[in-house]
Amino acid sequence: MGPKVKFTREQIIDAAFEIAKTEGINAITMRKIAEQIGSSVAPIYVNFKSIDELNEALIDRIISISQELLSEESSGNPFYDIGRASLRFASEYSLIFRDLVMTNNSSIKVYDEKIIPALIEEMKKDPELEGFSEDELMTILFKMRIFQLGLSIMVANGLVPEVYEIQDLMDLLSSAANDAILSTRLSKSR
Amino acid sequence: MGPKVKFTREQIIDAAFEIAKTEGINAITMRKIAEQIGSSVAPIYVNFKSIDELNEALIDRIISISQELLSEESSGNPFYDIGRASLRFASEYSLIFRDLVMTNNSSIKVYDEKIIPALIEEMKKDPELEGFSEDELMTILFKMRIFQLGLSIMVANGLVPEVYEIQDLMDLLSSAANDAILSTRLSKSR
DNA sequence: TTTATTATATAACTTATGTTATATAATAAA
DNA sequence: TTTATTATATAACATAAGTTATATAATAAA
Repeated sequence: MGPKVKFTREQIIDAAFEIAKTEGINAITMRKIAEQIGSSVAPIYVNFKSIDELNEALIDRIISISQELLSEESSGNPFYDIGRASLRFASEYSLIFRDLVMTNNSSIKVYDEKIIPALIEEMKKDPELEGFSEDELMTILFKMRIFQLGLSIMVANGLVPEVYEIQDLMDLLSSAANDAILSTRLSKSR
Repeated sequence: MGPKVKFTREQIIDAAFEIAKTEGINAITMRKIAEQIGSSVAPIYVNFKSIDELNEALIDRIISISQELLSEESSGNPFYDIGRASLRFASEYSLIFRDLVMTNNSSIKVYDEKIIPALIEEMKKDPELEGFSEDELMTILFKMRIFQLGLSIMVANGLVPEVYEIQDLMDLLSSAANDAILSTRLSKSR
């Protein structure tokens, strides 16, 4: 029929992601994407009805990349894996991470809320966490999530001293988790 | 000489702050400010050379409001006061708080770095923190800052269950601080 | 080979926004 | 009262961005 396709949907999303990574999500424009892939804006409008639709596809891409990062972790401890994946994402894609935190993205919120019950179930299986009530586990998890979010943002904002390697950050995360567990246990025995 | 001034610099900054509070800093435009105060854009350009200059003035205003919030706290414990002021700011001006976290504002960073040595000095005076090395104090402070940032962002993003009052959040903050102190002390005695 | 299809390029249109030039009118000084 | 000054309003200009209409040219089918 017509001429060969030179610019695919994937290529376009790739370009959008690249711009988001280096300049932030808000810096994405149709013309910039076109320039990035060496085309005009026409192929973009063939693949996406509007920039909103393109942004949705970008969010999907971001989620899938973050899940890829998570799948690369396999310590067996879901908290450790999630924490490490989050820190890596915040470090490697700091602008995107900040944009997501800032926009308070609803897909992220939904994802968040879905994962919490699963994590509580994980915690119940953990021998180290034996003897805690559901409420206590919730509090421990909440504290860990708060600490992880704070640390990830510090990483994304370059507020962590340069001497800290990712392993140091993981140690810090573990340490905060242990702090919470230890003090909860102590308050029980008292 | 000319006619009476009807629109002052203060009024303009007020309007900009109001827009920032309700729609976010990025939603501020010259025309919107003008509409807010019931003028044309002319008075704004008499008071500010450009929108950049106006934004600087807005940042100053934001800093002064956050310091006002801090000055309203007077528990005597600087960590408590800072923590509470930060949570109140995140709750009352959530959009602005998020914008500041996202933009990774340099004035904020400078302010942050200036306050840390002062806090360490405070910590040295605290009887509860007696016997810790400077490094240990730094680690405890770092953990507290991480937790406080994470919690503030959760508040700003509406991720904290509605049942939590500000006092509950303060308890959580204290609890996290105590977790860090307690476990540092235990690791010493071991 | 001719023709219909369609991917792409180009340029224009639209809207939003920062900025500026000019006009108007209120006020104080002469 | 007249005049110079200047705060304000208005409208235009410039630029950036999303979007769309039209032209071009590459490809497959007839």
